[in-house]
Parts: sequence; structure tokens; C-alpha cells
Amino acid sequence: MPGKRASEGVRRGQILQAAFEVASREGIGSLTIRAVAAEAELSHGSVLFHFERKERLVHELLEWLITTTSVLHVSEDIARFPRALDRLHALLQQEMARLSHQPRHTRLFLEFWALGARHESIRARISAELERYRAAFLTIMEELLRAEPTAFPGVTADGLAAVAVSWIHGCAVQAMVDPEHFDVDEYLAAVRGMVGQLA
Amino acid sequence: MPGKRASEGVRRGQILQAAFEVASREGIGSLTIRAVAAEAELSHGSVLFHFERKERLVHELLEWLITTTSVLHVSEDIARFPRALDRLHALLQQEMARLSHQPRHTRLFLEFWALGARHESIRARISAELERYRAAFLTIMEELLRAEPTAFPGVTADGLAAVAVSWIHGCAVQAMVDPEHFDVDEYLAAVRGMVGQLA
DNA sequence: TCATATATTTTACAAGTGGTCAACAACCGG
DNA sequence: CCGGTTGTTGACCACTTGTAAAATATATGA
Repeated sequence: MPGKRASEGVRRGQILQAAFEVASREGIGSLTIRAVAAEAELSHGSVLFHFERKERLVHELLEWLITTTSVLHVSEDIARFPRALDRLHALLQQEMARLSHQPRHTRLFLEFWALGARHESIRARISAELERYRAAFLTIMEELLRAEPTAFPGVTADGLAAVAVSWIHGCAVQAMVDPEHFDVDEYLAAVRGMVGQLA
Repeated sequence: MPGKRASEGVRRGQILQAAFEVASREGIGSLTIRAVAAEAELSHGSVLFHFERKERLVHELLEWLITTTSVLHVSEDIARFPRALDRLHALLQQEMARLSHQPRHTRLFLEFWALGARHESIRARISAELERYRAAFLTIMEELLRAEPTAFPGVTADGLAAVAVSWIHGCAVQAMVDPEHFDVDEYLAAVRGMVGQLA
């Protein structure tokens, strides 16, 4: 016997939320139409009614994940810093904190990225997002080089941006591998001493 | 009609190699008994004869991956450097180069790590391996702090080791996301300038 | 040579998959 | 009140999966 109806938009939201719940709890590999339906307390037929094919559901889940995960937003507090170096510092700190506070989102994003190795469309979407991320850092790095031209001999803004992104990636992995010992401030202090000394 | 026989050890090696081929090409999620059997040109019954359950095959593949991927070996060339700082530098360079030259192994290792989120035994094995990795860096970092006590104010060897490991993780991800623009030397130069300046 | 152990293939099966479809219930404009 | 649109369900299908068992081939040694 059919249950109560719900409007198109609402139902889709519920289903996507359920899909996120299942995928982050049991992995993308265990993301099945029926598991999502059970999580949303619907029949699997209903899920397929709103997302015609499973592929569609997976893609919309990725889209949901990208928009839900608030990435690299330069807040007013950060923009107020007069020195570009301080803005970069604050931004790195913010992103590290975000990743370590949204471990499920980050982990799922990494799983999507692994999936992208075999699915062209997913790879393209993730590449675009990472590029967007890199571009945001690039702007700051260009300001940085303009403000202090002598501080970074022989280093391009592109190179700096790439390092910043990979730096965030490393922190993301580390924060999930060993969340108890992940401390943002100690992290920055350690790397400051370490790499600043490399000959 | 049954094919030619092979001795226990040889067959197991062939099957593990085939399993790696399948898993790195199509992902752990697509690693099925039958796919491995097809890759090894055997019947799926034969695969199950040598590895009783699929779980067993997956675990042995992880073990194979860990031993095959030559991780963090301090070669004689590196050990010859008199300064600990130079040894660290050479080691970082070596590990970055290794990761970017064994992308399939690294990618598969990351997939196993994601799988570890839901499988206790896999998580334990990977944690142990990462701990071993960290411990190897820790030794070098302790030497470093002993050799140059004033260079790293308020930073512990543990903190430095954690950063080194996460640094390698970041490079691993970056090398796979954007392999064309991944240059080890430029990378070190950029981070040297960037983080050395952070206030 | 021939019985026995070992390796391999084949077949069988239950559970679960994505997807289709017909029946049915709720809503809404008339 | 009616009729059509929109959700919802459950039965069903073809297929894949892991696993077990039977059937068959190969090696080995007495």
C-alpha cells in the first residue's frame, strides 16, 4: 500500500541525504538503490522514479557533496588582513580546520576521486572542482608575489598554488588517518621549522 | 576440460598478480573472483581453490601490495650524507619520486585505505604500515633535532615526523590528480619559499 | 600399472543487483 | 463528483556475485 506523497523537490532532497548517509557509512561500493530506499524509508521503485538511473543518482550525490561542502570561501575576517601572507596563513588554517571537522564529506570526496579513475564524467567534474580550488589559491599567491617580490626567488605563483592545494590534501589524509594527533597549529609550526631549513 | 597443473606457490603468485591487475585497472569494487580468474586465464573455481574465500584473496593482495611497494628504504647513498638535514631532504625527494613513479600501487593503496574505514582488519593492517612509515621518519627527525637544536624552536620530533608523512600523502594525491604538472624539485623550492615565510 | 593425492573445470544455487511495469493511491482542476 | 496527473509500491526479469559440490584431469609413488 503506497505511503504519503511528497513534492518532487522535497523527496529528491530526502533521497540525496539518504544516499549520502549510506555512501559515507558503507562506502560508494555499497551504495545501492535498495539501500538508499531503505535509509529514506521508501521503496526502491520510488527512488528510481525520482532518479531514472543509478548513475544519475551517483552524479547528483557528487554535485550535492560539492555544494554542501563549503570549500575555500574567503570570509570577510580573512579579507581584512592587510598582508597577503597573513591572509594565506589564515586561509590555510581555515581549510585545515574545515577538512578535519567534516571528515565524512572529505572521505567521501576522496572516494569519488578514486572512482573518477574509471568514470570519465566523474573525473571531469572532480578535476573542474580541484581546478577551481587551485585557481582560488592562485589569486592569493599572485598578490603575495606582488607584495613581497624578493621573498620567493625563482618561484612562480602557479608553483605556490599547487603546493598549497597538495598541502591541504596531505592534511586531509592525515586528519583522517590519525584524527587524535591532528593539531592545526602544531602542524603549521612544525612545517615552518622543517622546510624553512631545507638547503 | 582441466588445463595444465602448476605448483601451489607459482599459481598463487599468478593469481595475486592478476588480482592486482584487475584491482588497479577497475578498482577494488570491481575485484571479483571471476574477473581475477579471467585475467589469470583460469576458472573461478581454481582461484577459490587457492584462496578459500574472497576476503582471503583481498587481504593477501594488500599484503602483496605492501611488500611489493618498496617503501621508505634508506639507501646507502642517502645514509652517506653527513648532515641529517641533507638526509631528510634526499629521503623526501626519494619518496616523492617513488610515489609519482608507482601511481598504480599508490592509488590502490589509497583505495585500500578508504576500504579500511569499514573493515577492521584492513584498517589495522594499514594503520600498522603507516605507523612503521612514521617511525622511520621519526628516527631521522630525532637525529635532526639533536644535530641542530636551535633551528626548530618549540617543535618536537613527533610533530616533524607527522608533517613529513602528511607531506608525502599530499604529494601522492597531487601526483595522481595532476601528474603532468608534478615536479619534485619545483615542489620543494615552492614550499621552501612559502612556509619559510609564514609568520 | 594403478590407487591416491592434488589441481582444475564445470555445474549448481541462493542472495542480491539494476531496471521495467502494472496496479494503485493521493492530489488537483474542473 | 469526476478524470487525469503524479507518487508510490511490489512483483518480476535478467544478470552478477560468492560459495559449495560434483566431475574430471594430472601427477606421484609404490
